[in-house]
Amino acid sequence: MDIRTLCLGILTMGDATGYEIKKTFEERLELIFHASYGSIYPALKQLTDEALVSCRAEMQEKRPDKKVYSITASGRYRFFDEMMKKPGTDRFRSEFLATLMFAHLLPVITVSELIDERIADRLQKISTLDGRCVEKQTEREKFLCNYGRAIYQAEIEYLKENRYLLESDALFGNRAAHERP
Amino acid sequence: MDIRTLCLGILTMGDATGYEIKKTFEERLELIFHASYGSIYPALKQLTDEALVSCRAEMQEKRPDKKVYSITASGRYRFFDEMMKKPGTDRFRSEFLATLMFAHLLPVITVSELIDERIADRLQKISTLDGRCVEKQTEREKFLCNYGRAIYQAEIEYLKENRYLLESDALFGNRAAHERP
DNA sequence: TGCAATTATATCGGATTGATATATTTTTTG
DNA sequence: CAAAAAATATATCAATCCGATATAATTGCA
Repeated sequence: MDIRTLCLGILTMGDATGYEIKKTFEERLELIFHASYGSIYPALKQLTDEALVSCRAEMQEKRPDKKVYSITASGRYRFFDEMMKKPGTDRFRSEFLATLMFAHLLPVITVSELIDERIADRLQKISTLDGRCVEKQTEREKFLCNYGRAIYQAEIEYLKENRYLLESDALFGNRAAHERP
Repeated sequence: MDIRTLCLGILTMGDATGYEIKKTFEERLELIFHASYGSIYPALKQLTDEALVSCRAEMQEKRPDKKVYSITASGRYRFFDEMMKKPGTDRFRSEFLATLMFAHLLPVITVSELIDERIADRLQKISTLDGRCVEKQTEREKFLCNYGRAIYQAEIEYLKENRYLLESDALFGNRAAHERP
C-alpha cells in the first residue's frame, strides 16, 4: 500500500484538494500513516493520469485556482482491490527508542530528561486525542482514537515502571561530555 | 538520526560486517528501526570515506573476503554527538490500521480475518520476544524486550475488546465483491 | 545425494521525506 | 489598529531509504 492508494481512500470520504488531503493525513491518519506534499502532489498527478481520480480547477476570485480532486468509478474499484490485499508489515522507526538503546553511553541526566519529555509528549498526544474523540465521528474513527490512547497509555505506564533499568545503566554525572579531546 | 548513525551505534557494540549489521537490525533492533542492504552498504561506504569507521578485508580460504568494519575514535565522538541531539518524532506506518479505517467498505468476513491474523501475529511476536528475553542480555535489551511485550499486549487487549466496533460497521456478506461490473 | 537455508557483498529503480519557494488571506496579539 | 503569525494553496528538489534482484559459495539436514 502506497501513498497513492491512501489518497484514493481519503477521496472516498469526499472531494478534496492536495492541501486538504495533507491535513487529513495530519489530523485523522496521524496514528497510522504519514505523507508529505512531496509525495501527495505527485501521487495526485499520477492518479489523474491513470483516470483513477478526476480534477476540476475551482476558480477563486482572489486566490489562485484550487484543484479539487474526485475519485472516479475505476478509482473506487482499484481502491477496493488494494484493500482486499493482505496488508504489509508495519514499518516503525523510533529515534527515541534507538537513543535509549545506547543509554549506557549517555549522561544519566540526559536519559532522565529524555524519558520525562517522552512521557509529557505522550500525555499531550492523549489529550489531543481526547479532544478529537468526543467530536462527532464514525465508529472507525473512535476505534482508532481509542487505539492510540490505549497504546500511548501502555507506553507511559511501562516507562514509569521500568525507567530505572536505563537510568541505573547510564553514566553518572556527565563524564562522557568531558572526555572529549 | 539516519541509518549511518545507527550503523555507528551497532559498531560501538563490536566489529561487524555489513551482513552482521543487517542481522542486528533484524534480531535486536526490530522493534525500533528497520534497515535494508540497500541502505546499509552505502552507509558503510560513506562512513569509511569520512573515516568514522575503518574497514579490514578478512581473507577467507574458500569464501570471498569478508569486510569487517570497526568504529574509529572520531566515529565514537560523532555518534555521541548524534545521541545528544533531541530525537526526532517517531515515524510509523501501518497498512493494517489503514485498512481498518476503511472497514466499512470491506466484507465483514475480511475484517474479522484481518483482526484474527493480527492478534495471532502479535502473539507470535510476543513469544519470539519471550525467547530472546531470557537469554543473557544487558538491562537495556531487557527494557526493550519488555517494552515490545507491553505494547503488543496492550494492542491485543484493545483489539479483542473493541473489534466489534469495526465488525458492526463492515459490509455484511460480501456484496461489495460482487458489485463489480 | 540433493535441496534449502545461511553467509556475504552489492546495485538499481522507485518511493518518500523534509526543506524550500511563492503568494495571498485570515487570525491573533501587542 | 497595525503588525506579526498562522493558514490556505501548489509545487519541486536533493537526499534518503526500501524492496527486489544478482551472484556465489557453504553448511545443515533429510
